[in-house]
Amino acid sequence: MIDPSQLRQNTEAVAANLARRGYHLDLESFAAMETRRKALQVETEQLQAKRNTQAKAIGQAKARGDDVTELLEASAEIGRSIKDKSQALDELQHKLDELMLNMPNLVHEGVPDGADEASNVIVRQVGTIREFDFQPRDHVDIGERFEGMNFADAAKIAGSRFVVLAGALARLHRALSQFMLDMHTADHGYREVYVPYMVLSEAMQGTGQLPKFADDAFEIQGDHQRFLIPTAEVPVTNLVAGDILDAGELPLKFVAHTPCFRSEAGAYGKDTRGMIRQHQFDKVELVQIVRPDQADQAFESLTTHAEAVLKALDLPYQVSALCAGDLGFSAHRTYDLEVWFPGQQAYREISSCSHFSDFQARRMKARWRNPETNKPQWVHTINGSGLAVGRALAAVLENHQNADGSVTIPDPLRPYMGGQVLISVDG
RNA sequence: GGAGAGGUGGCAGAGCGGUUGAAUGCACCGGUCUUGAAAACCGGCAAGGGUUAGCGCCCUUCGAGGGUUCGAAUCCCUCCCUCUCCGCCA
Repeated sequence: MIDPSQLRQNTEAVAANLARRGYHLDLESFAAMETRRKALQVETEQLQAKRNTQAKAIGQAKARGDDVTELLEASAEIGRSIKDKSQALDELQHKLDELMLNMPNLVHEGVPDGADEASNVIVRQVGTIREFDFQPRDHVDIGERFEGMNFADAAKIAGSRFVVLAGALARLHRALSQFMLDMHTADHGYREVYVPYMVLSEAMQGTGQLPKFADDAFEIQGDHQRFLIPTAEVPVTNLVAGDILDAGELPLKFVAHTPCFRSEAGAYGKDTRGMIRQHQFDKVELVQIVRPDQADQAFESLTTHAEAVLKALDLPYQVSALCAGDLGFSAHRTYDLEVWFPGQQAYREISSCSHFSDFQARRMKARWRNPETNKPQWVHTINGSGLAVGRALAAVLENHQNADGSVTIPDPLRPYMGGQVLISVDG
């Protein structure tokens, strides 16, 4: 949620900012609602004040033993007026809340202009794209030759967009997530957390997946409204929901390895081959809860933490700054990390690192106490994948494949593979 | 699943239906004292919203949502959560 008072006071500036990302704010209808809200609120509160003083007077009169029948009647009348007014106010407030909850975050000033991904700006490219002296296969071909990647079995038991991994590939998948967790906890100072894989709608609303994107998530049947997490961002960021944190506790840095579930509604026909776009995938997620004045720097450093994984695995990648029109709903600014897939001859997203400013904090009511003012202020939240495990597996297979069909296991993963150096058809 | 207890400010913990937004303690902030620190003492200190140039004034909030009442932290109903005991169990 963006700052409501900023929206009221600088409506035009806010509208102009949101227009950068393609969101149209109807200034006139907003102004009309606001004027009416203000009037209703003032009237309601005046009535409430009247009722309160009356009630107090009745109490005092009764204590003296005076007759209070007249006072009682007058109060009852006020009570009825309050009911009418506050009902009207509630309805209007509800509409305004809905508007606010469906309004995306403001765009950071450093974000490039543009309507869609075509305008994203490549910030840097790291690593060298390998020259193959043979025709590189894509990860599906490689995986199926090992009999370690099976989409047909997955479809049989779960439908399309799932995968079954087996043998060395299943282990490599596990090795990747273990390696990432160990790196982020040992080298980058994150605290590992294990979290629920399903969450209440409040949590989804806190990070911005609801109310707008209900179709993207899987909802659980049951007496509670729960959702399978589309990313660990939801449970992990919401760890601080409702809290007022001490300045000394910040920054909080969490890392979690979880499965993620996405319905991929509207993605029919996109990336139907392979492990790139699945209903279920594993991800190691980095989350930071920081002071506002440290957010920009934390965002940069979190991005480098995700990049460190790609470097360690010797995977060529590029960092792309998303343009205003390509930003996610909650994001203030975002870097995508895109890894090179030789099988596709293309860079594909493997991590998305975002700075949410106080947008999620407002929704979650997550604050910290600023020692300078001694007042609670909204925290800033930042997160990024470090990395998507399934895509990382695919990238390793494609980038480190050999002419004979085998795959060389990157050095840092070998300890997690029992020392194994090569995955080949023979085992 | 059965039985009981409870959810109050950053934390702990009081609170006869009527100056209780809430005692007290801790924490925190300011001050006195001290070479400095600690201790002691004095003072301040909930959040959100409205209104105001500002001082201030007003409204809402005591797990959530309903209800009773002129008036609810306090009474009633529903739900959620926590704790203890028993049962069951990965």
